[in-house]
Amino acid sequence: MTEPSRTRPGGRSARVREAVHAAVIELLVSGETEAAIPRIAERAGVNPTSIYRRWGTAANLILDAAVSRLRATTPVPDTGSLRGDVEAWATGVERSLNAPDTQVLLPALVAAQGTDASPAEHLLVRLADLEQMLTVAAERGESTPPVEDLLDHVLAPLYLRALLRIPIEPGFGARLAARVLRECPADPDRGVVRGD
Amino acid sequence: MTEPSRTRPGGRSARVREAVHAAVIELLVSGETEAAIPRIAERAGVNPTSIYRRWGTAANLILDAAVSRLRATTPVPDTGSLRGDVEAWATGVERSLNAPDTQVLLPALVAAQGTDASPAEHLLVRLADLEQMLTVAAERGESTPPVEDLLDHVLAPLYLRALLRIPIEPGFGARLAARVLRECPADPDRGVVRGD
DNA sequence: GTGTTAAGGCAAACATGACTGCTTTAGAAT
DNA sequence: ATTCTAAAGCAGTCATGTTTGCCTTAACAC
Repeated sequence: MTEPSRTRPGGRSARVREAVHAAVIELLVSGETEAAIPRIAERAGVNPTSIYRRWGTAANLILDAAVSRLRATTPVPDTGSLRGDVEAWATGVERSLNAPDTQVLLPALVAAQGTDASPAEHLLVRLADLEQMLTVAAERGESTPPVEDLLDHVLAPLYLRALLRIPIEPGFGARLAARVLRECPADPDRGVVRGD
Repeated sequence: MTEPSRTRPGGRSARVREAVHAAVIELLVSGETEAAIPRIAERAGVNPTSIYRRWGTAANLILDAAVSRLRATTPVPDTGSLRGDVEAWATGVERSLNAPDTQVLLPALVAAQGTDASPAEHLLVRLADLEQMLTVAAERGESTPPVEDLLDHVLAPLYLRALLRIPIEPGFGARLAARVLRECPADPDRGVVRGD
């Protein structure tokens, strides 16, 4: 029985995966827009065939690398107050957008998405985390803005700048956070007072 | 004298340019993420060499095509009132983001930007137009939000959705416009009362 | 340890993209 | 009409990415 585990995630496999991810990112950061597979392989100390067999195309690889790297950044904070959480989160996003890795991965992610209308996996994960943060605040009795507001009025301005390579001045994230909090309390779409 | 015009924009040259632009866009729309130059050339009924000599790389070509196509969409409206202008503009942007061309060109534009931190040319043009719109409103005596607000709280949410392939529900643009207008009047950064 | 077998490496074949020198075409100026 | 020449076309060369069959390595199970 016990279906003898068809896959082998441990050891070498994981090592190669890591090395390749690192190599792609390094290449992208160093301005290699094309990011040809043979180059990546060389840099990772891996045979090109391995990459072709595992990821198939460069787009797939980049997508995988980007998602898995971006997932690691900016965990959702828990400061005890909604204001604190949102500001800390926004500041965290801002900081991460100043890292060269992110600056190059975000556009790459956008570019690598096929025409297939798949709302970026990466974003969905973030949204779920934010939901969680707001829910906790609501349970504390605070009235919170809808997640969409955080998406539209905090994340969007920050991401747009990152994607279009417009520099982000320090404190911009915090300002956006404050603004969202300032205007939403009048519209408690969740929290104790809820009504619709 | 008269420096016998070193360039020849008329006739054939322009025709080729148009054909090539159209071909790239068609290919991108049809899901050809790679958009290899020979393919484009074939589709445009043009010799690959012509493309190599004129644009050099696919990235350059895509950038050129995207900018020149995007420039043509969404002219700045003039309805007589700030509210009308902003809403019309936002609605226009929303509509343009629903066109397949734009949906594919915007990501392509982001992707094609080199690592060189050049704030998208395309965006700069738009910003100038918006400035103009606001200035006219201000001269009418209306108090207007700063351009950045339009960028951050109307354009950014719309663009983010387009870039990440999240569907935009009808009326979203108008709602964003209304929201920006609702909250800004308290902060007349220009308009009749303005100084500096 | 031993056996099994994903996953990686290797090398040769294959396909396709990129570049170069030269010729031809067709705007623009006279 | 004639001339001049930027820009396009063509063909051949070169370089590089992609694929494939076969062999080797090293996780995992026992």
